[in-house]
Amino acid sequence: MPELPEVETTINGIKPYLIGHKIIDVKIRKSHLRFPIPQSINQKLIGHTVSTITRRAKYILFGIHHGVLIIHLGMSGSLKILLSPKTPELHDHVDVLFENQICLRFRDPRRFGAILWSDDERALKEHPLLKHLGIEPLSKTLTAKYLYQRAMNRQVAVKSFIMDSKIVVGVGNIYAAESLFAAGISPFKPASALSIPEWQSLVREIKSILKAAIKAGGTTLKDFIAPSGTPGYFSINLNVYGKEGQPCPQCKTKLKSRRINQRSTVYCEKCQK
DNA sequence: AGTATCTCCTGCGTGC
DNA sequence: TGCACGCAGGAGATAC
Repeated sequence: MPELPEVETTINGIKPYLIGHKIIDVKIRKSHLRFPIPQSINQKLIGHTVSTITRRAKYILFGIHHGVLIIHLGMSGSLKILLSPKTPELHDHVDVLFENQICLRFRDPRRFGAILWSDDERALKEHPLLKHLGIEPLSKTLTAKYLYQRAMNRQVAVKSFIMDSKIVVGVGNIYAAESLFAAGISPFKPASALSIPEWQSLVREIKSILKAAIKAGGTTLKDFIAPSGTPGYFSINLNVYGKEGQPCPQCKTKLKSRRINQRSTVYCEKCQK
């Protein structure tokens, strides 16, 4: 389930193999993803060179001179570099072949991912999937003051609020739970009820946990050219996510789990107020 | 406008 | 061993 650190790690992992190289073929075995892969994608890509690979929220953006290839990994997607041809397995839906013999393989068992094309790099901000996105969590624009102001009159649980991509992008279920625990804030607290110091603490934790996960992901870069491996959060120590019923790492109280907006939410009722 | 619910999909764990 | 079932989740779409 790629979260922002996994996306960041993916970009760092594939970049060295692809930048400056020309695409010579695209093989689509299954185009039915979250959205259909556009029919025109072959003609848009073949014969052109990847000049940049960047990220906006969890969207991976391949700058291809006359447009942008947009890839979202959904929750089970991955991108892998193959240094030599290898028979595709079930769920290996797309291969992008490069002149240097390298293959970029898109795999996505649950097919919540997406592969799209935008004709104009300058218009990317206006792309329907990107134009309503909130601020980047690791940028200086994410501040306690920003969240405090946006949270005025918002009664939703703070966990839902920080997972709202119109407010701030890249905070998925795992990191939302972890950062709220680290900040000692109840996930159920209405967003508008948080004080400035509470937002300060939460912002600090979101940034530091995301950064730690990205740093940990850096140690798993080899996975991008290995047959298996999922980089990212497996490498960092999770305190509450997936640990329902286990003792709180701080006070040893049994961790509880409740659903907030269809998402399982693990928390410590003693440490998080 | 804000909020909650539905939806896509497959793999895995559980209980019978 | 096999089946039915529930759950997991990113985020757009839809319905209040």
